[in-house]
Amino acid sequence: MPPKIIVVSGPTASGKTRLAVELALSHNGEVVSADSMQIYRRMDIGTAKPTSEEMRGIPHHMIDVADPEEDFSVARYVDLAAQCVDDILARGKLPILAGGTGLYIDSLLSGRTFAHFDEQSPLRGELEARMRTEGGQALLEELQKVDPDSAARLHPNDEKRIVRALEVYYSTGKTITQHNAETKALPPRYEALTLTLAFSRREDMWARIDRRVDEMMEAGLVQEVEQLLHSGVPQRCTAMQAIGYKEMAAALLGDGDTAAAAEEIKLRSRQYAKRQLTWFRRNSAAKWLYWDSVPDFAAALQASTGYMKEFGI
RNA sequence: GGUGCCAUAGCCAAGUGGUAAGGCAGAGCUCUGCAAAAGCUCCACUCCCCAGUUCAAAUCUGGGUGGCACCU
Repeated sequence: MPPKIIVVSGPTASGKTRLAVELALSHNGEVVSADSMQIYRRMDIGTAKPTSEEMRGIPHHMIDVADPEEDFSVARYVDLAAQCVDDILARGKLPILAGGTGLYIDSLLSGRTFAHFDEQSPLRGELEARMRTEGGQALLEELQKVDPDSAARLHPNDEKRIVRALEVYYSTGKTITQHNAETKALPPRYEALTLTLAFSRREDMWARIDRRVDEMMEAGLVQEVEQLLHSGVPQRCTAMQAIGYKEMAAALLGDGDTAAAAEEIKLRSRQYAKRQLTWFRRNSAAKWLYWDSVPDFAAALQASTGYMKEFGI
C-alpha cells in the first residue's frame, strides 16, 4: 500500500491554509504547498502566501523554491514535492498537501511521470513558430497522421496541447496517447484523503474573494508588483501571469489606475475559483467541507478528524 | 406645460418589413512539462405595453407608459 497523506484542496480564499495548519497542529503534521504561484520568491501578498504567524510554527514546504523569472513546471513540482513528502514520512510525521493547483496535486498523488526531453532542444520553439505561421488546423492534421486518438480529442484552437502532443512524439518517438496510457498504469505514489473546502453559496465565496483582494491592496500589493517590475522580472514570464500580478503590472505600466486593476483582480479571481471547483468535482472520492456563509474552522477540524479516523490515520 | 430623441438578455450593443449579430458578465465542461494557464459548450420561441396595417412587424402607423435632452 502506498503511504497515506492528507490533501486540503479548494478554490482560492476558501481557507486551505488555515485548515492545513490546524490539522498539522493536531496530528503532528507538516504542510506541503500545492500552489503553482506560491512557488515563487518575492511574490507574497498577491499569492496569499502564509505568513509566519499563520504558520504557527508548522514547517511549510514547496514555498519560495523558485525565482519569478524561472520557468517552473509540473514535472519539477512533482520531483521536489515528492522528496518533501517522503522526507516528512521518513521522520514519522504526517504530510498535509495543501493548495489549489489541481494539476499539481493529481500529478503528485498519481505517481505520474513525464516524458523526458531535452530542455535545450529548440523543438518546442519551432513547433510554436509553425503554429503561428501554419495554424492549428495544419498541425492537428500532422498529429492526426501519427496519433489519431489525441488528434481526435483536441480542438484546432487548443494550440498548447497540439504543440505538446507533437513535441512528445518528435522528442521521444512515442505518442502522447501511448505515454499517457503507460503512466496511467503506474501505481499511485500516495494514498490520499482529500478534503475539499467550498462555500455552500457562491455569493459568499465571491464576498470572501473581494474582501481578500481589498486586504491585499491594503497590504501593499501595488508596491510588491512595482518591486518585481523594477527588479527586471519580465511581464511575459509564468510568474507574472499570476492573477493579481498580471493586472497590476498592466496598470502600473499603463494608465496607473490601480483601483480599477483591483476590481479586475476580483473578477479574475472569481473566474479562477470557478475553474478550480470544476477540477475538484472530478475527484469523486473527495470529502467536501462546506462553509455556511463564513468559515467555521472548529467544525471543519472536527469533521476532518472524523474522516481521518475512517481513513486510518 | 411644450417640443424632440430613445426604449432589444443581468450590462453594453447590432439589426429600419422576411423570422433576433457580437461583446461582457454568468453557468457547465476538458485538462498528463507555461495550469492563477489554455481550450470547448450553453445562455432572448422574443425586442416596454396595447391596438392596427401586412402573407410577414423588433423594424411601419396610432395610443399608452418609462427615460433622456432642450424650451417655457
